[in-house]
Parts: sequence; C-alpha cells; structure tokens
Amino acid sequence: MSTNDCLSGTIRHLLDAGVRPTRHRLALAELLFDGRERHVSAEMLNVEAREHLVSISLATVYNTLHHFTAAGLLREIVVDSRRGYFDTNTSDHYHFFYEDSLCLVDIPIEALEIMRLPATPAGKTIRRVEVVVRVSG
Amino acid sequence: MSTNDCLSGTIRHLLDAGVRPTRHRLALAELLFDGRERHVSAEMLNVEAREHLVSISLATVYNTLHHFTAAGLLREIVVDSRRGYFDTNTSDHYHFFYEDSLCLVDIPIEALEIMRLPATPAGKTIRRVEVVVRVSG
DNA sequence: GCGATTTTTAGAATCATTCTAAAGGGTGTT
DNA sequence: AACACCCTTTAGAATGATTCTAAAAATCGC
Repeated sequence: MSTNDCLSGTIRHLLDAGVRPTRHRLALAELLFDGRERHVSAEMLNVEAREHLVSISLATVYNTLHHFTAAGLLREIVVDSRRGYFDTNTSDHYHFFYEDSLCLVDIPIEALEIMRLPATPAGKTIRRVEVVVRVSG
Repeated sequence: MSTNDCLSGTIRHLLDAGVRPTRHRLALAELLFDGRERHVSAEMLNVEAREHLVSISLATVYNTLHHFTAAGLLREIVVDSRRGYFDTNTSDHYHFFYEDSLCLVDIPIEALEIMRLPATPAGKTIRRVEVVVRVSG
C-alpha cells in the first residue's frame, strides 16, 4: 500500500472516481476542476489546453470528456444542436443559456421550483429534468 | 383580387404566415401540418417526402424548415447535440424525450408548473424556458 | 409572355464528432 | 530492471449533419 494521503487533490479526485490519473487526464482535470463553475465544449477545452502549453490531440480531449462524464465527474448539457457542452457541476441544477455569446450560467436548484410534473410514461424512468432558460439582448 | 376563400387550408396557412406557397413548400407543409403533433429532423422529413414521391433536395428541406421556423410555423427544439428537431406545435409547452428511441412527445403547458424563476440577468430578455424530461427504459 | 426576384438544386465545403490502427505509456510481477 | 498485459494517446481518415455556392428553374406582378 502506497502513502495515499499526500496525493494532489486532482489525482485524488480522479482516483476516487475510478479514473486512471494519466498525464493528459490530469492536465485536463487541472484545467476543468479549478473551483469555478465551468461549461466547456471539446473545442474550447482543446484550445485552453494548447494555451497552457499542454500538447494533446483533439481525440484525447473527446475521450477524456466522455470518460469523465461516464465516471460522474462531468455532466453533458444539451443547449445547442451543433456542439456538446460539459458541465463541471454534476449536481442537480438548471441553466441560463446566453444565445448571443453561447455562454452557460448555472441556475441553482432552489432558484427554480417545479411544482407539478406530468405522469411518467408507462414503463419509463425519468433520467433527468432539464431546464434551460434562453436569454438574449 | 382573386377569390381567396377557396384556397386549400395549407396554402392559406402559408400565406397567412407570409410564406410564398411554392410547390415544394406546399408538399412539405402538407406532410407537416396534418393535425398530429410532429417532431421532425431534416433527414426524417426528407425521407418522408421521398416516400410520398415528392422529389426534393435535402438542401430545400433545410431551407424550408428554417423558413417555416422564421415565419412562426415551426419551432426548433434542442434535445440532441447532433441533430436539430422541429416541432409543429409552436405554442408554449415542454417535452418528454425518449432517449432510447430518440422520440419527442409534447407535455402540455398545464401539466408542468414552474413556480419560481431566478432573476433574469441584467439587460437580458428571456427568449424561452425550455423543459425536457429525459426518459428511458 | 417578360423581366425581376425568389427558390431550388447538386454537389462541394464545413464543422463537430467518432473511428481506426498503430504507437506509446502505465502497472504489477518477477 | 525487464516483461507482459492492458489501457491510453495519436494522427488522420471517416462520418454525419448542416451550410454554402453558383447556376438553373420557378414564381409573381405587370
């Protein structure tokens, strides 16, 4: 058994989620999980990685985003029928989508209250209730 | 002045929306506005047109869907970050999205009640509040 | 029917994403 | 350290949806 308690927070974060902390995953995780609420597309993260002098292929960015999502570290949000966005906030919440700047901002769950839900279709399970408030101007 | 009162319902529908009722637009409108609630992608509508022996190019299907949307005859729904869907129901309402079959079903506005909305960001206007209930199984 | 304006078209171009197959890296065992 | 095994990364090709382009065709008002 190795001394597990002196690992960097990011490595721990990945290990806890069952993701092998490879060099590239670590670099992307450092960028993603910096404490801010972040909503990134693959292309955005790729650019950011290059800006931070991390040499990485776009395919790896896609792989990693999908791995992180499968491991519960990220959550995919659908607001645009062209691009996929990933959210570092994996808890239940909603979004503002700024149509002009294509930016996303979290709406905390308690800021929006849904009183009534329609009956779930027979034999189905609700996976998620997504709310997107589209704003512009 | 022509005798306007003996036009087909579909032609009237297009004229009322300020859309020139060309042959192709009419054919697509006949398919779309048949009374059912419909949620189509460009590819789906293109296949359907061919099945009905309407010879049309995919580019025209895209043009027409966008024209109809701009004219208020359709509404675009975002549920999938790959494909765009268009809804023949342009009134305020929400959606079930069946993740397995990629099907959409309307949720009437009164079946879901949103009690509290967060404050609108300064200087912005709410364009729409979208609710998608994702189900599977 | 004429001419001006819009539509339609096929195909090329674009953009995001996934796939492929090969090279590289990580981990545990000896 | 060397080995073997398995997982990751990669560049580039492939895919799929959508948009663009430029030319041909249809439409409309006169």
